[in-house]
Amino acid sequence: MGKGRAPCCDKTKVKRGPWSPEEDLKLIAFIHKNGHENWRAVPKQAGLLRCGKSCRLRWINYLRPDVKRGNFTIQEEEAIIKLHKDFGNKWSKIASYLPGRTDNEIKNVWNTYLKKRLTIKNSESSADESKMESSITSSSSSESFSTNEKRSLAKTIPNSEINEQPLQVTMNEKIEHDLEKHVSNEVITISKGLKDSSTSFSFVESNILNSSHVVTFTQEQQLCSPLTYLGPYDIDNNNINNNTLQEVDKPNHLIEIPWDSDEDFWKLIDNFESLQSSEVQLEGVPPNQTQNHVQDGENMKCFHDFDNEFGIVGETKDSNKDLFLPKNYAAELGIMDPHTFDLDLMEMTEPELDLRNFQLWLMA
DNA sequence: AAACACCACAACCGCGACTGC
DNA sequence: GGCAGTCGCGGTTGTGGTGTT
Repeated sequence: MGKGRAPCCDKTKVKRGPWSPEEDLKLIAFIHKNGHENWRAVPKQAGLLRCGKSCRLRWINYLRPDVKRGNFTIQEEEAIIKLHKDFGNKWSKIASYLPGRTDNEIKNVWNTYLKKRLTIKNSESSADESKMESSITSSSSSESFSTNEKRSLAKTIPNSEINEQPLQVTMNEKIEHDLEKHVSNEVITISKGLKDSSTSFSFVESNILNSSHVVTFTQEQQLCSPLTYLGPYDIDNNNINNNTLQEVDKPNHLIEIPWDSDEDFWKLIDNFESLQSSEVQLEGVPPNQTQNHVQDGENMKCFHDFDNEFGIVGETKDSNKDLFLPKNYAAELGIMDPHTFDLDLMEMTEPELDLRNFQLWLMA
């Protein structure tokens, strides 16, 4: 009696909640050096006051170099809908078809709006049917959603749907405006792809929208799109049409960066490690502002080195490169500096694309 | 401007699966 | 086969951000 499952760790002795940039760096540095054969041992050996599970989750969902960040593309969303239809809530399975996306991320996207999108679409379909039958012209189905829900739905309704059924959703002006912006963005994306159709990749989807449409990608888009991993693992378009997806020699890691692919990068990691070695400061609020400023300065230098290493295009306008760090991170440190920049606005040159993911933990 | 409501997403939790002894 | 340790998955929660009233 009283013999429940043993907890994975002593919860009174581990830090919980959001990860700090320092913790992230420690974890990255440790895994770089030692790998992660034993997650339970990782936090202890890395000097982290975290549960091994937490480390694993952080690594897999956020710090891994091959994790793709940013908004899901229409194609990804549609792929998720399609895959969910096939596999149900098998998020890891679905994630395996979307290189760079994690099961957690996909699950979140599904729960936040894809599910609603399907619901509204289904209710619209049934509403349309009943309209046809009884010509009742009361409220549209979208009115059962809150304003915020409408907002989020408007944000995510693909232009193909809008084009097909432009009058089905009653929206206020704001939503219409959002929608227009969204649509125009998509048009740009797609038309850009059409320019270079010789090397385009087609994603044909027929079941979800009840009509086929082809979206093409430029080479650059192919590099970025998780659906365009071109190798032994790909989505079989024929099978998509047949409502089945085939898994072909799925690799463990996609677009994986070899640990030793960039010595300079890892030197920086090591530098950070040594920089950290004299202090362990994990418990949230900085205890000593003076020391912190020194530490922040060093960290900033370190981050700046990272930025350079990652090849961000668009050098700081200020000669003081130590002030060159992501806006979000600056905000986190409480630094209001006019020379900080928003990584979202930075352009990456093609060769650096696969390093992009490393930047993102700086934005955590 | 403040309070409230809601969304998005990171992180946590518990359980089943897997593996080695 | 049984057990313990670990991993991985899916459901759920917590929280910061943002829009609305």
